[in-house]
Amino acid sequence: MNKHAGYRGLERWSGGVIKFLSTATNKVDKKGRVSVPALFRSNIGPEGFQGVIAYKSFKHACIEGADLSFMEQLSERIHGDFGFFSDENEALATVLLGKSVPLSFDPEGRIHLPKDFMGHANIKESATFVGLGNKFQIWNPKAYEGHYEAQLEIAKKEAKKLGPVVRHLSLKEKDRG
Amino acid sequence: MNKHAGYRGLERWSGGVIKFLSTATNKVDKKGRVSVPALFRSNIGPEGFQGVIAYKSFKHACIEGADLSFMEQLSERIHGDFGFFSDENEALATVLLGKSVPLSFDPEGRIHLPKDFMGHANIKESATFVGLGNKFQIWNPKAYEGHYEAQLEIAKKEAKKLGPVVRHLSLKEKDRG
DNA sequence: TGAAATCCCATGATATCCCATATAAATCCA
DNA sequence: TGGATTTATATGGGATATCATGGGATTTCA
Repeated sequence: MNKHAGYRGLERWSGGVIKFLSTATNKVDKKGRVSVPALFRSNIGPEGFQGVIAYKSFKHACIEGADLSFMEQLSERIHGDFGFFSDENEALATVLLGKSVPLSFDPEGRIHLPKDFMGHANIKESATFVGLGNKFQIWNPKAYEGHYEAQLEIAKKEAKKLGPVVRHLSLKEKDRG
Repeated sequence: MNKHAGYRGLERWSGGVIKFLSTATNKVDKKGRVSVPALFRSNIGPEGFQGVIAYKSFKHACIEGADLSFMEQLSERIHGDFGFFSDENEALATVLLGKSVPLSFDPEGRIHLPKDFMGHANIKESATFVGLGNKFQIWNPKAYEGHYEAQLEIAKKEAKKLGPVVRHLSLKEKDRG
């Protein structure tokens, strides 16, 4: 791909909060490198950090990622809501910032996954990227299948509680793509 | 590493509030030297003091460190026209400024830990660096494990008070370590 | 002048760069 | 319109650079 990984070729298609959309599975090579889908890279502008901030999900066996601005928002929020030296401030920073790692793009748009991250998500030779709007997840492809099914069941139940607009999305029917 | 320790090789990846991110454990040699993670050094620019400002934590058995701008910020808040700080914070900041020590990088990007600092943090043959945004901590690796668990419990409680941005990180529940 | 701090060089592991290529997608153009 | 050409993406691998580390030599300074 282009030298300026992350902002050439594909246009930035969203200026808003939705930066990461769609699902894609890419190979992880022997060196631990994996291409970040071009669609994801396209919404990380040329200004600022060329890469993503990642951390091990607190809830699932997957890696989560976001762009730097997301983490900056988070950081400002933490520092703003609590005192400079408060216990709460420190605890949140320890858990959220201490466990996050910046992963920069190589010239081809790949990132290098730390070994412990791969272990946490049980990622071996390939990885599934799932866009969730302002963040995304990286899964073992097989594990993601099961996760998706579970999420779908939850979504179906929730959809019933909501109005016709959401029901119209036909979550009850097969909607796999 | 390069002669200009702290600003070559790695790009400065954040111009914002997040200077210190992620966790890393490095060895402390017989001379009391330890490498500051390259990631931390990368956000301490080539201008100004090439090193970190450190002090013994008042709360924990660890060393805390930051860059010069952080200490300047503290100083401004104490002596500036604006009453940013509470009385408690002002007292704390004043003491910190008095007790702080500049630790400069050697050509390889290491700092030399003063003996009393190592004693305070019970650091022997290795040290864990934890990035907290605008400052970082240096721990005995084993002691840090326990500390982290305690911080996680606090963070879970506090995350509820914050907005969706933080809640989205799903700190409240977890079905995995 | 001796202990401690710093410089300087060496090294292995690893991360990153740089180039090559297969495939798919988009574009051109006769 | 349909085949040829270009463009972009994802991928692989050799070459290179960086990082963390160790230790001898030199400097600092109390």
